[in-house]
Amino acid sequence: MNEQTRLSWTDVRDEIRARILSRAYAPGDKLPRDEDIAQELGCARSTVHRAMQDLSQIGLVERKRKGGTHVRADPVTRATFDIPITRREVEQRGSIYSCQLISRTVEQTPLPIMARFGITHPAEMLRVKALHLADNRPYIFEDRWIDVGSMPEILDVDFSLESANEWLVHNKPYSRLDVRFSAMNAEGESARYLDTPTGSALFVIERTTWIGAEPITTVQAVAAPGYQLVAQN
Amino acid sequence: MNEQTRLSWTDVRDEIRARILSRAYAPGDKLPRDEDIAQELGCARSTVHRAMQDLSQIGLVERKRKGGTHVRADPVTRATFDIPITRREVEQRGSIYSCQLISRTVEQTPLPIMARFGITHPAEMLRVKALHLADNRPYIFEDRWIDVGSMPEILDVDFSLESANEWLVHNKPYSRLDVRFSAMNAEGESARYLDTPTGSALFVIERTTWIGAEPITTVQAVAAPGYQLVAQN
DNA sequence: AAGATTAATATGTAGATACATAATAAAGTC
DNA sequence: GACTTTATTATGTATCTACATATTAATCTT
Repeated sequence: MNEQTRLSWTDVRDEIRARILSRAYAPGDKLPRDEDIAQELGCARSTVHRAMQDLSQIGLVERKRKGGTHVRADPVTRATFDIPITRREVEQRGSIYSCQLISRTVEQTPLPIMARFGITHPAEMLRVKALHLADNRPYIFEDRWIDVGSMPEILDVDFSLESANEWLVHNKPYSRLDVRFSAMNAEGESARYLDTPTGSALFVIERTTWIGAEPITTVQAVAAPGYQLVAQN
Repeated sequence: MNEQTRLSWTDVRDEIRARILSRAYAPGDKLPRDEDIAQELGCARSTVHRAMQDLSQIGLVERKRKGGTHVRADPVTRATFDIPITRREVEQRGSIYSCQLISRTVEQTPLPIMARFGITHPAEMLRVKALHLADNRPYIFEDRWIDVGSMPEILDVDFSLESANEWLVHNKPYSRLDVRFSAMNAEGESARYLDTPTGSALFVIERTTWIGAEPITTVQAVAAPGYQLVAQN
């Protein structure tokens, strides 16, 4: 192992991060100029700059032109979650995936759905309810609304072959995304399809996508009891 | 607005992203070499490289030396969540923050807590239960374990002045973090302190931190009914 | 002194060059 | 043909240069 190699920007990032963590640079402190850090560590300014960009994205420091770099005063815990296609999620747990189409209707969007999309006038949308299973046990129940105006093809898709989840991911990209997590008590459909007593606490993922300002789809995915979402890193 | 300016790496990133979204580059496809893209767009390879690094971090593409760049075949929804100090979270909602210390004991870690930390032998840790309030209404109930071995100072801190949450964030950094979300039914303490009927569905945030391999703290934060976590972006 | 103008400064960016590294393909060996 | 060795190639990285841009500090006006 040759220690005498040059510093990469990730090395610099880790060094600065270590200093922040050890309070060598405390919250609120102003860091030296990129150039001075570069000189101290024996690398180029661009290397320090790249490191700082990363630290800034992570949320550890804040940078301002001329103002310099500061350690964020009130650190936030920033966690990243990957929400894969349900099929993949199930398969990665080593289970066998299957999916049941429950219903498929064309309905006028009610107010709560309009609110999710941020639209002011109701629209005719395709509503698809489906149950994802892992090893034939209920895993996630999803209630989805799909805008048909922008993709009439959707009406011809056979969701018993490919779930709406998958079809959309593979065929319809989005440019804007809203994700939110919450908890709700099992009741009615969710209890019935997830095969759990009314009142069980269920984890809910709500996802809405647009292309530009145009609605694509919104889903409420309710997971069976015991579901846990773990952050990356 | 001068259109004749040079392309920045964010421009390139957005252009490539747009192509992926529009299926010009479809999932699984191999993208042209950085250099070819650079030539096509009229910029330097380093600019394309920087753009690609970002797309790779976002999870849209995968890169391999010599292998080239591919659009991720099974796109994941990647969402980033900021979990601020509870005080800040409450204040940003425009509410008045307060905090009640419920209990403070030194206990031997039970198995589930050892599992969270990944330690094999029990340790004496400080256990602090507290209730965060927004406008004097229960907001989050937290049950926290703090390793005293690595920070004996903690025993002298008056948690009625500053919550353990805040003290740790300001005084004890971490190098490794585990965050997970789930749902649970209110029962016993959580129901009592959050002033909600037994059985209500509650959103749970579990956070564990280490410095290197050394445990720092683990918290189970249970939010009052209606709590919702919204992704950044 | 208040306001407007100008200079100074730290970060942001693009580009060129040179080399490092990993993965693949091609060529050579037995 | 199976294995090893050797090119080839696309991304990864560092550095230098030159300039852009935002913001603060200094200076000049009235």
